[in-house]
Amino acid sequence: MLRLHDTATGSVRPLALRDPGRFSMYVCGPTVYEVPHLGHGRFMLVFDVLRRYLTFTGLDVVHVCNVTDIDDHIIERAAREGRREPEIAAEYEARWWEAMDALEVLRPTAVPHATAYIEGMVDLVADLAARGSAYETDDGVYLQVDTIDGYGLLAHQPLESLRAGARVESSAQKRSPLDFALWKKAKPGEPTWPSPWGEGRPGWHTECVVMSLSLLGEGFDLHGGGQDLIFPHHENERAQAVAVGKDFAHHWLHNGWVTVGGEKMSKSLENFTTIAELLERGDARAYRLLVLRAHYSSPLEVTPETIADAEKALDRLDALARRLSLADPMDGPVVREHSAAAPAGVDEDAVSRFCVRMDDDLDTAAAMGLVFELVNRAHAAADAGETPAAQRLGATVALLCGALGLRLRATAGEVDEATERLVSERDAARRARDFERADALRDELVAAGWTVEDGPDGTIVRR
RNA sequence: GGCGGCGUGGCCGAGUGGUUGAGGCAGGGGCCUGCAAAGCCCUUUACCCGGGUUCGAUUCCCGGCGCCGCCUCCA
Repeated sequence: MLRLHDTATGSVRPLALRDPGRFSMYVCGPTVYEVPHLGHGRFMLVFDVLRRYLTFTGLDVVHVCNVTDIDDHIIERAAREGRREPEIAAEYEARWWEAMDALEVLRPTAVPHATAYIEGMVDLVADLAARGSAYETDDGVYLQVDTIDGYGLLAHQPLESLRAGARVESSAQKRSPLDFALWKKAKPGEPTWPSPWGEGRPGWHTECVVMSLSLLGEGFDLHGGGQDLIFPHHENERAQAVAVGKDFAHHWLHNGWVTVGGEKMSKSLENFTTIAELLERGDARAYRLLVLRAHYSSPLEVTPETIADAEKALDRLDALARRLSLADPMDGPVVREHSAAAPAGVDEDAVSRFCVRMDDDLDTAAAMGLVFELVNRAHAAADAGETPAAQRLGATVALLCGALGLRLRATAGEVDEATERLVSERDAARRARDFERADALRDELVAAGWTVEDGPDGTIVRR
């Protein structure tokens, strides 16, 4: 069974499933007003890997990831560009999924949008007010955090310390700087929805409470996101659930930052690289591999150097796939139970060692270490002429890469006719032992950007 | 100020109370190859500092130093 760090308890503990065989998780998704950067890519990859791994172990995974399609940033951008908010949201959501598709992040099983749940949010806020946990001011409705049992649980700080450190200016009518907006009363020109407190829109922290409980029900298994969501976002979500007496997430999981020069990559620091920029330069799989080679909770330094490093490592996997003609593990569903039926069979011992590592708080870095160990053994077996053993190890590599969402490329890619001709010409020259001619042809191919490999079955070119 | 994280070889990055501390990249030597490429074999380099606990600590505890983060929108 998978053991995972739980932010609520600060310890690694077994992931307990509410429903046997079924895993439910809610991951806080994007506010769609800007293109996604590598930090977003990381958290989506981390939870994608969690999902894939649990699927691999035979669980049914329900993965909800919301889209915040109304908030201050969207309104601001719409105003600046003289456009309507839904148009902004739709545009950036499209670009979000485009990037995630390119990273081969599986589409979540449900993608609720905040604006589709306004009524539920109004009901929740009314409920909170009726219970005396919320109060109305001139500009909105606020949750009074000192009415919440255990406020500060996720932040691991008592209410007093949080209050002492609060940097936010307390508005005149807020009873505490930590009280947060559940409902914001309409300002001129903003999109609004009706409510008992007049026209307005919901505060950010409310949507996830309503959407997670609506789609997953009480006591769902896991709630996740980046570490910067721990406080105040997740703390405030939890506060609302506690106030209305709902059993909320049973496990909280947060991933570490992408860093640049040791600093957090973020929109506000403007030190971000977009996913689109990454994809222009290189293989999307290299980023997944880079993410996999670090523990999800650690900061991850992303630079052209670390990406190039990952691309080299990827070459090593692809080289094995080419040598053994491994099937791309991403072509079909990758479920452990099916593995025994794989044509060449797999090394069950390696698979269980892999699972031990993954079950230990999703230690993908150690798991990848094992995969590369298998790559080495597969090559060594092939060198020794032990074909069945090599195939078996290769099939295991493919299976495990598939469990992590890492595609293998056994083919060299499209080779055009002119190149094809040069290759066969060179083969002919080599057969005739005309090496001068063969080398000249290779130079020509290399100049065109090809890598030339003379194998036992003839020459392969690849880019 | 409060709270939390991190500090491992040239780089990235796991892990562990103990004879031989993953893995990738990079470097060196060799094998294979017509020469390469790919691959294989061998190999160089590390646990921030100071105490403590221990037969023994990189791993546990305490104290430093350094870096980063959260406490405000933020994955």
